[in-house]
Amino acid sequence: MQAAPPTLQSIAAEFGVSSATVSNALSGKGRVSEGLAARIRARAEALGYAPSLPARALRTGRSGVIGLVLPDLANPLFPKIAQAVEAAAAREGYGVLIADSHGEVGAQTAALQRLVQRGADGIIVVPRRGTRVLELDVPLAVIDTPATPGNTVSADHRAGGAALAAHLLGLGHRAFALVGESRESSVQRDRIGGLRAGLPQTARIETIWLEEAPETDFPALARDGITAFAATSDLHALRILTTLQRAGLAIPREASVAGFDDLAFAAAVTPSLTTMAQDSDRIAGAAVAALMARIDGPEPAAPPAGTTGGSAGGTAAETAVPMTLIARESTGPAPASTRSEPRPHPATRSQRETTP
Amino acid sequence: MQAAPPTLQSIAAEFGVSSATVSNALSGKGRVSEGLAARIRARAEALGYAPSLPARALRTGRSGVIGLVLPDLANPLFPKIAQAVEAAAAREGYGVLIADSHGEVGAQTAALQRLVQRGADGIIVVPRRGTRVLELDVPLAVIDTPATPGNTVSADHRAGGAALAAHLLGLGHRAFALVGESRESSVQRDRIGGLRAGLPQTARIETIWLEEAPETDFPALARDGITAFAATSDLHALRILTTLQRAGLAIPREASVAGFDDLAFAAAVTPSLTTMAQDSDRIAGAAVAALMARIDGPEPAAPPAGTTGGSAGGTAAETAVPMTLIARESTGPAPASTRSEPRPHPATRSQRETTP
DNA sequence: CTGTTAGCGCATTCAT
DNA sequence: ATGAATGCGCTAACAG
Repeated sequence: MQAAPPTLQSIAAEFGVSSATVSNALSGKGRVSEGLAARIRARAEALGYAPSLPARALRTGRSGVIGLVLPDLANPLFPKIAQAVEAAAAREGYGVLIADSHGEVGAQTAALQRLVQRGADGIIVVPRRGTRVLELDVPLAVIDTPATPGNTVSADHRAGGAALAAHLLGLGHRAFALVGESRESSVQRDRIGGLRAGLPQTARIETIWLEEAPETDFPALARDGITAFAATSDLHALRILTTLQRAGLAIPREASVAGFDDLAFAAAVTPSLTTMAQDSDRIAGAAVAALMARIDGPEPAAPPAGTTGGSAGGTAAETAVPMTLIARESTGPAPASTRSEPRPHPATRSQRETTP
Repeated sequence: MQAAPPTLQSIAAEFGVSSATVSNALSGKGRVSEGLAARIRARAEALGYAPSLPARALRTGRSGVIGLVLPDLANPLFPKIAQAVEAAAAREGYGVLIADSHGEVGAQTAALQRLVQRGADGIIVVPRRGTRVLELDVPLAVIDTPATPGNTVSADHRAGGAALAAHLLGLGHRAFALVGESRESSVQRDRIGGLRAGLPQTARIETIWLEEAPETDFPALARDGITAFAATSDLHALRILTTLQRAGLAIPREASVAGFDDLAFAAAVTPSLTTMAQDSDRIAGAAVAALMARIDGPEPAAPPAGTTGGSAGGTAAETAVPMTLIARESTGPAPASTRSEPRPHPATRSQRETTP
């Protein structure tokens, strides 16, 4: 039989005052005589009084909880986001309720509604591939890509792709395989798009969507002259890396491999994986900040006149957070001469002559 | 300006009755005339009425939320647990509030208290290495190892280790490196312990704790005659696998490598990683079930007389969930002859003769 | 200035 | 058998 936890009422009774007085004393809001206030605070402290958040929620209409909806909790990228969101939310005194949309739009909608019903003050959603989340009666922050309408904040996947391209280019590579999983994912499209944009017209570029070509023979590509492999996820980069390695290619001497997201294993493999990392902390921080602003602000539903839709919102938060290259061992200078030199690619040739 | 959501009161007003009547009609508890009840239900349905969970929480003292405390959200094992817990909880109509203890005991305690304050009806905690969680005024389920006092449910890490040992043994291996990160982790100790227990006295066994020997030279071990490497985590197994591979050893022809947990990348690498998987769904399900039982049950605080502490609890839930071997490509038959045959190990010799 | 009354939305008593 | 008070713990709007 555990003792009932102290409440404002129980403390008030001890002092022969009303619970409201105790509330005021503790919050410093309504004025209470300093002497009484001090004694009340001392007593509350001694009792280990902690306000009942559910009761406060009922009264104020604010639960102090935000929801986090993810497309797939099993996704290895999730930990970083979850951790960053949890930390940012905790810093603001908020709790985090998670929900898994299992990659389905229906489940995503259902999850959102469940969170709303639970009283979430705001929701952060990482939408399923290319899904647009419906408007809701609750502040929403969307983490997807800058290109997505309604996106609140996200990594600048496109610029990240371009930066990775530059890295590879600087290493002397001129023949690339760009590997993604699904075209449906706007994140992946942006990354591949950025990669392409960062590569010169003259470069040889093979784009591979694993969903469509799951049996791609990477060693064969390497033998065919591709020297740099860039995948939209470290998971695929790892697959490529180990596959090439097993086929007898030395990484990075004979081929370079790079991925995205700096997943947990990226630093653990040999050779360690070069990758473009997103600043999850900053993204989560911005998402939470945007939520806070929309929760506190009276939310002028109508965007300020004269703005053409788009990123018009209450608070103009930063939208695209730069990614940072983590250059490790899996990328290195392009092989001096393409060993077997098969089907010499014209573009590659001319490029090479201008780049000693 | 969004319309105020319907409440019991607002619906009651439409019918000129009291909110309690509507509550009864919808819940079917207190009796209401069937005709009225039906009309009320219809109206509620039409309005899309959803009870305010915060209000219900205040009234009933039950929030419909459970907490999930993890030692490190960034741990790659986390997604599986989180997903399984979320699914199991959702099935029971519960929400899941997450908290990261950052591997610190202080933070772990703080996280627990925050969750309690938020009104969590129960908490599932995966304790920090070897930490014992303090008793609390809220039902707790601990996922650690069967050996830990207070453990509610967990994978049978020891048996898992033994099973992995048997697998390797069956493949003809007689010289093993057992690789863990930290002795402080009871999970890791159990896995290593199970591994050792499953190996014959005659086998050669090197146990390596990476925390103490971070610079361990695995290829050197292989050259020294070790043919099987078993790590307590896929992350370390991956490190070993790629390191050996890079040093020119063919896996599994010249050495076998296995890990634990079937992390996301285990199937993606080449060769794919043999691993002992825990049944996260079952573990999470059991943890949630145990919580539900303790929440619903009046919780007889005193254990039934005549029981010597230990696993005595309200509901005797299943404690140790078997792990399952996922044999993939990274393990194979031991090399027929230890190539360099350095310092011929007597034990290994004699063993080998009895096992053609 | 100090402190109290009122009521958030619900479910559970209790009186008809 | 039906339905109307009551109060969970808190704070925002009031009265002393």
